[in-house]
Amino acid sequence: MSSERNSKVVSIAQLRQSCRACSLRDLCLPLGLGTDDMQKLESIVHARGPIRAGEHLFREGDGFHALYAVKSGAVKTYTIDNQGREHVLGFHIAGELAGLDGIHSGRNRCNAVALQSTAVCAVPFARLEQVIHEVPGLQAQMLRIMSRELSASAQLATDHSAEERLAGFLLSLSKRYARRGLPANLLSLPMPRRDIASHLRLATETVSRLFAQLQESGVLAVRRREVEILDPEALHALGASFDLDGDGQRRTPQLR
Amino acid sequence: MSSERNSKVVSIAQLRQSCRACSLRDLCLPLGLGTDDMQKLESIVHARGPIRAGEHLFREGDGFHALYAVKSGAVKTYTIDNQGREHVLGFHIAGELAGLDGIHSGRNRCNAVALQSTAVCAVPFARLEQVIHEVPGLQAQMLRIMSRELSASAQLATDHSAEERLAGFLLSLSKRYARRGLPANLLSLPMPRRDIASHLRLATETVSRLFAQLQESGVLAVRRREVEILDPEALHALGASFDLDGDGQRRTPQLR
DNA sequence: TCCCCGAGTTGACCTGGATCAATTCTGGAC
DNA sequence: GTCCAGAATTGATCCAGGTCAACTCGGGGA
Repeated sequence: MSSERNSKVVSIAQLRQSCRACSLRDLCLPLGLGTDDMQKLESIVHARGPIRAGEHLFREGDGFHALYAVKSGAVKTYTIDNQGREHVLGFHIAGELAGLDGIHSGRNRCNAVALQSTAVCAVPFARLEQVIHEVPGLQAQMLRIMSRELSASAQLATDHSAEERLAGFLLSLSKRYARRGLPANLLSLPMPRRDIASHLRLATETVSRLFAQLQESGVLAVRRREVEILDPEALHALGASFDLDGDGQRRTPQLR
Repeated sequence: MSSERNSKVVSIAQLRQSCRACSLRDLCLPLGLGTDDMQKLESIVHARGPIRAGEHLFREGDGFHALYAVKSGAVKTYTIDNQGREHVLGFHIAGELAGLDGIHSGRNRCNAVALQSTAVCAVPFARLEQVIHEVPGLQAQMLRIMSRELSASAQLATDHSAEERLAGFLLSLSKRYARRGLPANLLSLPMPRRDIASHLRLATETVSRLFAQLQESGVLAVRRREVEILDPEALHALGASFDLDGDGQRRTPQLR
């Protein structure tokens, strides 16, 4: 955006001001902090300029040193299993944190790579722990964020059929886009079909067919990576995941 | 000690002594705390006597008030989707925490039920947050525990075939049994096949057949809920999950 | 402009695991 | 001990989604 492409090191002093000015301050760690507390956080955060698509933030097995808050763009995390297959664990869009799963072992448990030109804030964890200790609001926020991640992964795990999983995925993305102020029913997907498929444990062909079929039935309008949600209700009906209105009633079996 | 408040439940004072005497103190929250800090924690923890199999600790949608540390026995967590199907999210054996996913929303995101006669410590969350703030070691431990949960659920998500999932599940259980000092290769499963199946997104029949087949091939000895791991190596080879030796090389395509 | 290459789609077929259906275990109640 | 209900196993079929293959699309570079 407003960055100079020529300068390799973009005035650190300026970047450090970021938290207070950051449009994501209501999504990221500083949620609800006073200016004093925010200043403490700012003092340890390192903003990093554009990371090109395909560049890695960190790799599995690396020592764990920092969390990464996505400022713009998108990041995917993945592992390579012992048979060489890639498994996409998740996607992180602006306002979301990557690297939380490395805390307990002191090593990164997955790889993180930019899906498009991306800006992040690196938050050195050792220092973050100190600041957390001084700022109760930040402690609460960390616990909430991690808890939310747990819920999300549990939710993903409950979706069974391919259709449910894709529906759940789109709804999750939609909600997250909305949270950062983007239109909830016009998704611009930052990742290729292959990554969606891997994340949902499906074949790319299956994802493609599901998109076609959901378009056919008028639920979506799909043009490559632009996905418009025409009928959110129907999508909800497909994504069998819990959503707290919890009447537990049995609806019509399926509408395939 | 610090329990001058008289309560309706019997011998709270006694039960409150638990943390320091607890055989799980190296597994549960107090990991590595000094006696002073432990005392702070003890003062808010409520030990609860035997909970019978089938009794619930909490239910989805309930207000979230406490975390539950399992002292003995086992707990399963599950949700009911909008079509009335049960999805088992996980199992918690002695030394493990249940309820973490309720933090972010202030409501419990799942149901928790005892699988056998079980004892737990209830840790009121509001008070825990205060104590965490006073005890840095506890803060670090909480973050580590939640991070571990995230890793575990990511790992589960990467296993594809039915065989991989069951192998991964058994290895995970084995590791957790070992952590609390039980033999790592002689597992006494607290849950029925149906729950294993639901957790792994399989049919009970499939789980049953897999057990039979792994017994056939000499990897396991299965007698109902007693499972002996005869060949841990083979089990590891089946469970394709990451394990940090991570050379990332592409081996022969598949060995099926 | 054309060429190229990876992304995406579509079709034909096949298989792993679900589903349906008995049957056998097993432990608890009496 | 006997009875019974739920747990587990085993067998027979079916189908959702994987796999293999061919094709189209679209964007970037010379």
